[in-house]
Amino acid sequence: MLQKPRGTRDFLPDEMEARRSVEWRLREVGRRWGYREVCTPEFEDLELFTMRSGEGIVEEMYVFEDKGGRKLALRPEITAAVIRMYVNEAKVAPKPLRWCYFADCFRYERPQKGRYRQFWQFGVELIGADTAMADAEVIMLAADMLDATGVRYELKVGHLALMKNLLDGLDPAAQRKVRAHLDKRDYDGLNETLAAMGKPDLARSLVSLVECRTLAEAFAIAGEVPGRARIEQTLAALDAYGVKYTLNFGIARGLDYYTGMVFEGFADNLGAENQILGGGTYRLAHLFGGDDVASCGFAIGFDRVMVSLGEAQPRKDTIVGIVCTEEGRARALEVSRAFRSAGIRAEMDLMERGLGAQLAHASKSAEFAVVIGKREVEAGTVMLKNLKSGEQKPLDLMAAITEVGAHGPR
RNA sequence: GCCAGGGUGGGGUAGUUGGUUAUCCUAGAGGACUGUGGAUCCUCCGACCCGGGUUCGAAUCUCGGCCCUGGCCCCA
Repeated sequence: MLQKPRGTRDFLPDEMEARRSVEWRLREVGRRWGYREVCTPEFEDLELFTMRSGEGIVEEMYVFEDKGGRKLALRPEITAAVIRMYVNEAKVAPKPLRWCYFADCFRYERPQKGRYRQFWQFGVELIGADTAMADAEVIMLAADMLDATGVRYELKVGHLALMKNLLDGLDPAAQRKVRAHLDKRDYDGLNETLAAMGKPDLARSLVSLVECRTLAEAFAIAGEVPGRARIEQTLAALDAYGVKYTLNFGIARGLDYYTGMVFEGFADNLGAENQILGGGTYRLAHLFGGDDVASCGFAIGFDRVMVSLGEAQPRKDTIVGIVCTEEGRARALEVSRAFRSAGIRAEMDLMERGLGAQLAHASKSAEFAVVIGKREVEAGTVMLKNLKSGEQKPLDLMAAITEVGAHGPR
């Protein structure tokens, strides 16, 4: 039997309904903040992604050549494409731009819990605002969105300026190595590396910085940094809005293009792959031929959120089974149209079953049956049967629709 | 790329000192029951991941591959 490609998934209706429900909650939060949805191509020039993330990522991407010999890649993330789109289409739009997106991405990696080769991200990008309030808005929005999904999570907020200040004396390669140690909390490795570089004191400062949880301590360790006022304003805004977060100056986000504020969200109940959100302020537009505009954004790992939420009961529609005899079929079609026009899910028999079998089938999923046979056609009524209680009564069509409508979703 | 465990009808399973027609539950279809369902009974449908090897004979032993689950590495 043909199998689906490794790391991909099929979604049956129950799961799709659960996913769509969460997806729309995220969109709705975005809408309330003024973030409008955009969409970019599923594949792009390979160069778009290597420019952002380096040649190394080619190994982790689905790369292919089209019939014109163009080197293309399925998008491994969305931010680069959105900024490319901004440069191509919206450079002169009034700032700030508030955009969001929900899209699938592809990475050629070993699948594990919460990690798939096709996965979905819900993200936002705030383009053209370079202020403390812009930084704060994106973090507040991130918290609102995670709250809306219902996941239990921890939000960590940091800023790259402090660590950069401490690492100032090291060359870029050494900085990268040190950050890797810190990211993994590999303090033994850190001590070793820095001792070899002749800077054992630096290791102690870095560890205290990563471990400290207040701004005052952090500045005491890292010294004065130019953006101090902005950091303080940003955090004050978060506090005023009631965002629950912890400070963490160890967040490195593994990237060189982040410029200031960075933040990450972690689900409480996931295993090794528990990061469900990541973002920060960055500058990318100049790479794609635009102005050096400041941006800030984040992406939510939608699939991990769904794993974290677990098997939630999807809200089910009220279903009406339209049950009819041969003589009642024409009338049943009219009746089913009337129910559907009223927004109610109505299903008719397609199996040429008898009345009893139709009812048996309806009772497996539906709350109501509407029975239409010769008698109902002649009387101009419908027989509305409540399949849970077994009660039934003849009603005129409008009364039946009203009664079912009043029942509401299960 | 690495490590561990696993793969039997759509879902869940029994069966492995190699031996006839592969067990049971559930789901699905039909019937007992042609104007009223859920119970019960009966019938039907439907599986040994793929390939090589050992053997008279492989779901069972063996090798390779694929896939799944969790972890490592990586994580834009």
